[in-house]
Amino acid sequence: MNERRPTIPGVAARAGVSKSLVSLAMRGSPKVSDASRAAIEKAAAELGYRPNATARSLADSRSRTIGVNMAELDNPIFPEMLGGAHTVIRSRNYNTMLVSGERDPELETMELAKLLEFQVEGLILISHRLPAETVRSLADEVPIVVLTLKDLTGPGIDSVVTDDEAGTRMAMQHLFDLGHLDIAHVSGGSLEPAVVRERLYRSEMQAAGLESMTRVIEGDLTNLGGLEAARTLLREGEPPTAIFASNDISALGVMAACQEFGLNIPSDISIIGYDGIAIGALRTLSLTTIAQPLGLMGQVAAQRLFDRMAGTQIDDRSIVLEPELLTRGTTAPPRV
Amino acid sequence: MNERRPTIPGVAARAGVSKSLVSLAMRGSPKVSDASRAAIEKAAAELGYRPNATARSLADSRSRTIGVNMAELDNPIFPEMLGGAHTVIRSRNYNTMLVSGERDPELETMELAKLLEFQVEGLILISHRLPAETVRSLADEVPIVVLTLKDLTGPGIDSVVTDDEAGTRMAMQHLFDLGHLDIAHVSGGSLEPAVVRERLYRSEMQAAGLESMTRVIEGDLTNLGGLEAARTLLREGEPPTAIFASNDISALGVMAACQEFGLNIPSDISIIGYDGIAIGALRTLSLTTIAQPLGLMGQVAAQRLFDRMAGTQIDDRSIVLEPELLTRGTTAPPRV
DNA sequence: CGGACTCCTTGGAACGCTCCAAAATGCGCA
DNA sequence: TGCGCATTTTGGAGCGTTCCAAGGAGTCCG
Repeated sequence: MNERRPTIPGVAARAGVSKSLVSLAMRGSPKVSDASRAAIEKAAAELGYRPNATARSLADSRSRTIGVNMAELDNPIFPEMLGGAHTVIRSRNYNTMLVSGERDPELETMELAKLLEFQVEGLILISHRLPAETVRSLADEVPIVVLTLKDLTGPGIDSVVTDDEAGTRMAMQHLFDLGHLDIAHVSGGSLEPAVVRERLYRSEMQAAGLESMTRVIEGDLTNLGGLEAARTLLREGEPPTAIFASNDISALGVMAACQEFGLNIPSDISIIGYDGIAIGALRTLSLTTIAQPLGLMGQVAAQRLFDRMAGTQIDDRSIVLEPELLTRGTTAPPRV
Repeated sequence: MNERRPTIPGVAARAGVSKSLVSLAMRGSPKVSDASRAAIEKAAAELGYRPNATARSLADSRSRTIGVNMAELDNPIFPEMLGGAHTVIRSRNYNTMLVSGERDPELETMELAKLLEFQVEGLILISHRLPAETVRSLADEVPIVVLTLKDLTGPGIDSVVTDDEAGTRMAMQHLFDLGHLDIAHVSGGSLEPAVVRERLYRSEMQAAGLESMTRVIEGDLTNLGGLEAARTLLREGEPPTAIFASNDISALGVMAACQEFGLNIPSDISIIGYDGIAIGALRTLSLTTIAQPLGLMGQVAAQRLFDRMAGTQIDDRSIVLEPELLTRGTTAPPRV
């Protein structure tokens, strides 16, 4: 297709200057005379010169690239966080190299290794499950920021999370405020964020003196998982007046199950999710939820990473953002 | 943080062989004796050697990287296609470099340029709008596959699309089969796929002798656009018995508007979308739609790109996949 | 008119790897 | 023992940049 691409020596020859000067000019150094600069720009344009970022990376050992790992595509929180991170990365004139381990820890490890081979200057990991040992072992080669997992710590690892305890309390408080007592929880199994939410659901119920009404049905943070869990729950007999689902995507499954059982939302049953995914706002769904500032989390993660890379010796830190209650259409006072 | 990373000469010294041999061994060449290989692997492991992909790219002028441009995050079709492409790219042992122009053609052009500087070996463009001139001018530096835009052609540019004409016919036929006559269309403005769909809506109406009932309200392929368009339509007076929306995400807006106006879906009004986004399948929404095989499109695009890169001189081609009607819960016969 | 500056410009050495032609080694067999 | 051949191994050049120490060309001033 294409011959050999023009290079700096080529431009230099054409402009009648040295390669060093062309290099300087290309980087916009102020110490190139106007005359030379003009000649160089002209020559470059005529040749269709395009700098070779690979060679540059090698020469100055800076790849200007951030590696991002994004786990699963079936929960929109991940792309939303990616979007936030991506924006910041771009604005710093860095590039984003994207990998995905597709839930397989071994594959994940390999993919992360590939990122390091590409000399990424930092790593942002967006996932609910990660091979902890791998991550820790990479951390002394390159700074790492982990999103949503507070427990994955280690030297050189920062994390950005939201305050799940506070968020869960807000969810429960919202339901209590509406007058709900019989509140069930569709959990998310053993994944970190889900565990916290379940624990707080339990303690809030207890604190409200509702220990006896505590009901947890295990889900898995997926839509189908939520659907199945809610079906199980509703088959059992008397439905609760409200369900707190561990995340939005499963809350949508819960909604579907309720509809299947002829329950009207929110007049027969209230549902509250967690995450604040964009589609929850669709008027058709109008899901009440505890919103995490997903895009912002991505941004903060990227910013933190650049701070690290800037070199100032900083402590490992877990940055905690505040969740927010979005009262929409799926919650209401219980039927009296 | 880290000292200087170990390099091939380092490993060579430690293993007591030449750097060339280490290079061979690292690439698994068969012509390295077992003894040497063992020594080298041992030395590499002890040093924690990690190959430098940047240097390798420069040396053999193959970046093993595909550039992907993804426009917007607010329509899930894009991430879904990305997922498909990504899978194939990874399975070929290539990497994915992701950029986004955020709807700004100028920015987009710059981002694409950056990809080329990184010596990507191919480009996959996922967007409904692209700076056509830029794309064409890049096409002689690197093979390009464009997703969803058939009109963006040029030497070196392939495209992967679905047969929108057939798809639209299927949508209309489905509504006709159910007995609908009064069918309105929420269009998608001037973006390419939308234009085709609108044109076929019109011609199908005409072919069915329903020219007089043809009603097009302009949307913009967004959720809000669909919502507004449907509101306008419903304010006008007698609602149609069915609405064909130019894409799913706007169809969801249309659904919301219908609910606002107290119309029951599908008993009062049927709604059909286009795209087949994953969330449309959520039981809560259950949107009838014409599905494009989104993930597959991404895969096919990537495969096509690799075919191109393999060098065999191939003609530019527009690969057309078939859409499929997914009959779900938002369409039913009109009220009599 | 010479030196001290400032401003531009330059060649050569790196960056860490692959590629290549050629050298070393080992082996079988006459 | 020596030759030819296959198998391993090797040093050097090159990929396209950047970095650096040092070299020219003006310019200003005493």
